[in-house]
Amino acid sequence: MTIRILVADDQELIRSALSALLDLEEDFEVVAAVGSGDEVVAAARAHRPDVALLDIQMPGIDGLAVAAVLAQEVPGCRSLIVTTFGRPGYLRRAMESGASGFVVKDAPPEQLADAIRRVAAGERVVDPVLAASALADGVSPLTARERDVLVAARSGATIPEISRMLFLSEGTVRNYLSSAIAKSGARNRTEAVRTADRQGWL
Amino acid sequence: MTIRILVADDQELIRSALSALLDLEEDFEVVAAVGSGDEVVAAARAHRPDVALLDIQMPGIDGLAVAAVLAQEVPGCRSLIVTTFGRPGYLRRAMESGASGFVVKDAPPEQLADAIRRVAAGERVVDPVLAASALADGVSPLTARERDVLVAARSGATIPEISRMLFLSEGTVRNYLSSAIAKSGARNRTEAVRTADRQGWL
DNA sequence: GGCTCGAGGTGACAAATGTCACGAGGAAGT
DNA sequence: ACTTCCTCGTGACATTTGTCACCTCGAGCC
Repeated sequence: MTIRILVADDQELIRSALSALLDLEEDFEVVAAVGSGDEVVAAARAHRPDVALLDIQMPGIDGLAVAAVLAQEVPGCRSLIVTTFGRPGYLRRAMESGASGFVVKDAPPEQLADAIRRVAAGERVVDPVLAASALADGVSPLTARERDVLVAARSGATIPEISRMLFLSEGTVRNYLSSAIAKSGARNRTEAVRTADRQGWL
Repeated sequence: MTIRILVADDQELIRSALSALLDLEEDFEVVAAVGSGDEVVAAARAHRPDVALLDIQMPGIDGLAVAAVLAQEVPGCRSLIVTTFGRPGYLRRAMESGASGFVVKDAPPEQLADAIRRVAAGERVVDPVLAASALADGVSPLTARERDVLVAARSGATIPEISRMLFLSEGTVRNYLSSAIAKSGARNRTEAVRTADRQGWL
């Protein structure tokens, strides 16, 4: 019995290449390939895939959010996150969003095929190394506001700009930034953004 | 007559997928696939490909540097840069390094196939949109030192740290940073790093 | 009711950052 | 020889950050 697959990735070349790779397997059939998060649900309804391969960074809705929607709306279709960055926070959020698996793009192709078959069979598949660090690092220590401020700071905005963006007083922004810096163990704004980003906290 | 291809990309899944995609074409044959810049030259010597697909971001030597070496050492093999980021500075450096073509990863697969055939035939292939912005934005306005300082600042280093890394006085670092900020039209360090990075100046 | 914690705020202060003016050399072009 | 440009430096200065103490208010918990 063949496994029906949907591929979602914003880079067309990668999307096509991934489809070509998967089509080499006898028991796989790529039934749809889309380039943005918004198209996934409609395509899943139309083509009824067993497994949806979702990239995280996509225009429109990101892969993690898509997984959540898919779990609700198209219960027959399980989600497998396939991403470049093996960030602990991503893995955690993926599993909380109702995804069934998580594979990084530098894994060997057999591992992807294996993950697809296991996800299709109802198993949950995660990279053991990643799972360990996700458990070790724990959840993001940042509060919602601290996160907001860091996200705003990521683009190089100054405190007055951030305060206008979030409708907060400048003092409050400074306080949130200060505690975010402390919590991420950084020594300034830039470093805090970097480490939080790497952990998948943003 | 078949075109012999070498694929270099650090992500194994992408490497394999790309190989699978290219092998679908009758006139293509993927003769080697490597995951780091250092392996490319040896593999090219061993397998004598007509075209080398090179990603820019790779462990070891990056794709742009590999193209330069390849042009010298393995003249029969032309380089085609295949990258995620269509940064004007990358395109410029690629062509100056002796690469024969430049394709972004969100191009359709036919465009890659077309580019490979034309590069193999001795043509030079560039994305016209990218070429336009590369010409419009011109070369990086940064001097070597300004660039160094921005690169060091990218990781969130403070001025004392940067000065130690580059063996410069703190005042000098501040001056370079200041002029780099001015030249990139930014309003602080973080913004300068962002825009310079996006232009491919770092 | 008391406790904790997050959201939001103020004010003060030290440290880091960004700007400017102004030097001295050295390489490279004309 | 002259000019231009980059490198590297100093010192002064205003602005921006980051830190801290301390405040209110509301939600949630025991």
